[in-house]
Amino acid sequence: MINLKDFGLKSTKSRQHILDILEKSEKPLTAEDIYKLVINDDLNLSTVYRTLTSFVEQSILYKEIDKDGKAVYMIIRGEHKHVLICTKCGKHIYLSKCPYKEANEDIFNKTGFLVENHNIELYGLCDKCQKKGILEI
Amino acid sequence: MINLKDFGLKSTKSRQHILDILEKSEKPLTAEDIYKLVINDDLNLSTVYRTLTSFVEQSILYKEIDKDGKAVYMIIRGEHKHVLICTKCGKHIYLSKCPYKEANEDIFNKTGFLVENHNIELYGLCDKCQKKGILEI
DNA sequence: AACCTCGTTGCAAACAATTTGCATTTGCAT
DNA sequence: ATGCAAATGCAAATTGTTTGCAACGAGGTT
Repeated sequence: MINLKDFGLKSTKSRQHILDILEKSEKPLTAEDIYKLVINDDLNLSTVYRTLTSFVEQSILYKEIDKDGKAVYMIIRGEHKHVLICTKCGKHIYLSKCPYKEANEDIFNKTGFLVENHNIELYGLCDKCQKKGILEI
Repeated sequence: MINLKDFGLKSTKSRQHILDILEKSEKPLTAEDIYKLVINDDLNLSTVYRTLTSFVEQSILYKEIDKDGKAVYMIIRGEHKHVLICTKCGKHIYLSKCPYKEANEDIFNKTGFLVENHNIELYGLCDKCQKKGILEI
């Protein structure tokens, strides 16, 4: 179960509904697909797009382009190995690629030590919380 | 040098120009790219799209969708091993995938004979020429 | 609980890439 | 040269997606 607050996003009925649909779907869905699946609480198609965009920004979803040029979205499953955690708002920023790949290769070249596996959590301030800090001065 | 007539397409200045650009380009191009590269004889953007579509239908070009959802086109280089040739209009239909892959595996399983390589030309009637035949009765 | 603020939403309009209808032109087989 | 089907230009339609703006609502503060 994903908690939207962990990602710095307000929890609204629309977002929960969209998230729910994506969690239950085993295949990638288009914005239109999701829009059609949300029947009871009627929400706007642009809301679907905006929600999907922010979910992708928070690495809750993958976005891909299908053969017809349409965007499809799917939940990112499995554990993340590289996480940036904001110490102010608690937002989690998951990295899809290891930012230390080259550094690790460098370590190997210089020391002979081979980094075989790692889990990294970096604590700091996200972009928004950095800005808030400045304004509060 | 590709001869458009071999593909059942009329040879026009616009098409030759577009084909020329694609043959000279080593990277995939969008319709817009091509449109901008054709400066002297000004042709319409919709003509570019229609030309690209028929080139893809005739397997002269590959079409792919890039990360932004835009279509890019590139010349298919290298020899084709599977060709359908219309005995009426001479149109060549190149197949990108071998339609006999499974049949060949079946041959191996049943006879032990391994089909290692093949070039296949199939002669027949293309869809349009089939329709023409019916109308002429 | 009432209030405030900022993020979120609906709506309509804007956009970008691509397609289509139709009248006109052109290639090319006869 | 002539005729017909295919190809083109133009403008308008379509499709998928984004955006501006006013109204709304979640969640922290009093």
